[in-house]
Amino acid sequence: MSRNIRLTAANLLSKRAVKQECGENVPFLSDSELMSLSVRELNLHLRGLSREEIQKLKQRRRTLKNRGYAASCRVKRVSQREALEQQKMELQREVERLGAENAGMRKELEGLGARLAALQRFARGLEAGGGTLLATAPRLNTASVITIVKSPQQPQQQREQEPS
Amino acid sequence: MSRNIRLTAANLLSKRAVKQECGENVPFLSDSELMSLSVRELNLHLRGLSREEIQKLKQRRRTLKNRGYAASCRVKRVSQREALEQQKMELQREVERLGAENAGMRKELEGLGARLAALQRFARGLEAGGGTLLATAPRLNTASVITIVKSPQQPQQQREQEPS
DNA sequence: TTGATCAGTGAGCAC
DNA sequence: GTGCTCACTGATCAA
Repeated sequence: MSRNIRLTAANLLSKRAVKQECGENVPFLSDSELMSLSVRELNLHLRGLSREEIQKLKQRRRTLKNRGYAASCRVKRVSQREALEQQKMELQREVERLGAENAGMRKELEGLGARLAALQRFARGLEAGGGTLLATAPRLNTASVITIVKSPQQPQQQREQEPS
Repeated sequence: MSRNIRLTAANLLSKRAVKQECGENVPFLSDSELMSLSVRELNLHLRGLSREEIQKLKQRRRTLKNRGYAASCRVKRVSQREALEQQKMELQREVERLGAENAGMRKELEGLGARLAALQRFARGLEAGGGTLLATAPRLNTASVITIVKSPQQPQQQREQEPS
């Protein structure tokens, strides 16, 4: 009997009772029964009823089903919106992550460039002869250089890189 | 008079005419008039009507307004969803852009590292004396060396690091 | 026939 | 009162 009405305090107080329409007869089929029965099963319950009553019952069945369809339509709408918002948040996190990674690499690249330039100047100076070292690369601060040697157990890296 | 009904062929054929309810009297106020008038203006048109008629008119006004509210509610829902989808696509493009930038920098970093290692080996060899280059560092795989140069514009970092 | 969706409707909330 | 949103309804379309 009870319709799936709004779950508000007002509804719980049954201030709302739309189209109750049980004024005439006690329905020999409850709403849930009428809704879930198959057409064939329903016909078994329809024996000995006037065409008009049968039509009314079928219409009620249709209405009840429509009520359910509308409900699932609303649920679907909400869950689609939530999924969209979820995807959006994930993308935002991804952008943030990539941005940070990007900034780190940019810094690394910058430092590497500076070191490369310094080393290059240093090497050129040595190449030209030890005596001219101070003249060609006098401002190389050795304290600003850290070197790390990776442990050599990585034979898969075979790229042969030529010094410029 | 005409309600804003579905723009389908069926509607255009006026197969649908819900609650037309103009059976009794010609309304002296059209729907659009009744809807847009302010309360004060409306009251001017309400002179000499029975309470019942006034209540009916006010209810019709409310219903007409509700119709509009429902329509704008639907429009709002749709535009919000569209905005969400738009934002999602923009974020996807951003992720793609950052990813590409990232890959490029990674490649650049890799090349620069290899180049730096080779140069470093070269410089070390020269430092030790040109003739002994192959003898002093012959088995150093240049690809296994990463060098990091601290950028010199950070005076707050005071740790004194000794060159190896 | 069934399921989904649309526009319209009244209930009810919030301002 | 006004505006919005909810659940429900019938109409309508598609499968």
